[in-house]
Amino acid sequence: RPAMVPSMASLLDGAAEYRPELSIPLHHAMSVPCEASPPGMGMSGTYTTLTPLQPLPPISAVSDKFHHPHAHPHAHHHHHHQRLPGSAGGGFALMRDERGLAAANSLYGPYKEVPAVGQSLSPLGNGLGPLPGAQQGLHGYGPPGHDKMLSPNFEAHAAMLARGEQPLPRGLGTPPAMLPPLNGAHHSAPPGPPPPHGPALPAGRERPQLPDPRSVLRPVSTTESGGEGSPRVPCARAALAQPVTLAPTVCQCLPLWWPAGSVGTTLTLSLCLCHPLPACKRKEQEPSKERNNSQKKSRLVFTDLQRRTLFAIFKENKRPSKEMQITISQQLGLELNTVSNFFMNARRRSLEKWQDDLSSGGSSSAPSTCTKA
DNA sequence: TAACAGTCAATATC
DNA sequence: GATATTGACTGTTA
Repeated sequence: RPAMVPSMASLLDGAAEYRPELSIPLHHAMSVPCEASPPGMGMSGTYTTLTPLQPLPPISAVSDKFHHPHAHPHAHHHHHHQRLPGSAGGGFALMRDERGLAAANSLYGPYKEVPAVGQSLSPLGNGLGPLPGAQQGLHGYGPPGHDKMLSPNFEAHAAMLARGEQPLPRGLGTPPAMLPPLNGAHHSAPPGPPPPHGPALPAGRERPQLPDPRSVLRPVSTTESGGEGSPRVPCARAALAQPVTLAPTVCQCLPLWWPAGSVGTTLTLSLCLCHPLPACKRKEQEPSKERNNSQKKSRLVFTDLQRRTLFAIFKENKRPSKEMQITISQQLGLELNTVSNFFMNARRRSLEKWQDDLSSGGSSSAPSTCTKA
């Protein structure tokens, strides 16, 4: 799918842009700090080797991996609808936390506040600098605040992507923290019908010969001990000084099973075989109160990976098909409604930003990536 | 049924 | 504590 290449590259950069200091050109194997500090471990970091972009197995293969208990006997087999399978036993864990960035680089972020993205950024190398001392790794969430200034608006993203710029990583004042498994996003997601095993690949869509994902996607055990047959790589500990070969990223998977006709999407989803953490900052629900008063609902907070992924996809396709949304939801461990809501809100809010900007005499041209429906 | 606008409210930020 | 952000809900429309 040649036509996809450019957008893929863009997405790669684009996704990375959401967390400049995490920019990871997947075109080349390289190392990036991977912080994942299990509780009690204090600060730590790992340098994780990213694998170059490469074709991935068909979704069916991936799904199988996720869905088949046999693949990971020790994995809890979740039947939760739209959950990224393997949540317990074979889940992926994100390399770092990017919560701050999430907020910062929100699609809906201040349109005008487009501080020179690179101004206070340091080269990727810096990213490898002093390990985030920051204690934040512990909970997998970076320090609040600072990233805000990085917040490029949606159009800025597009512009940057168009230029093929690679956002420069900022200094590691902000400690990266391991992100939770994608599939653990919802703490309280209601069980749903059995998840579809991904959209059927349209006939005629050829797939390259691909390596067995299972040979690359090493499952992450939720337990410290790790399941047998699960060569988990402890990100925060032993791997501290030991490069870890990353599993293919989700982005690498996408193009292969992406529904035909959809815009190819490659995302900079750096998956790290780390310890899973709670997926999101969903507040612990207090059963006592919760049960009584017509449930105080807690709002889901996307993990940065989820957010970046969604944004990256959104950049390419404002209106993903149902099938694609389902696929996205499965891959991100989100509910279909959540994905749907995201795109709905994104469309609306990106447009609002645009309109606001125009009405306020904004000089920026209409965002190329934001098309009025 | 999907998309949308309006809105609420949890959460984050300052 | 005020404000901003943002995920999700509701009602309407095509």
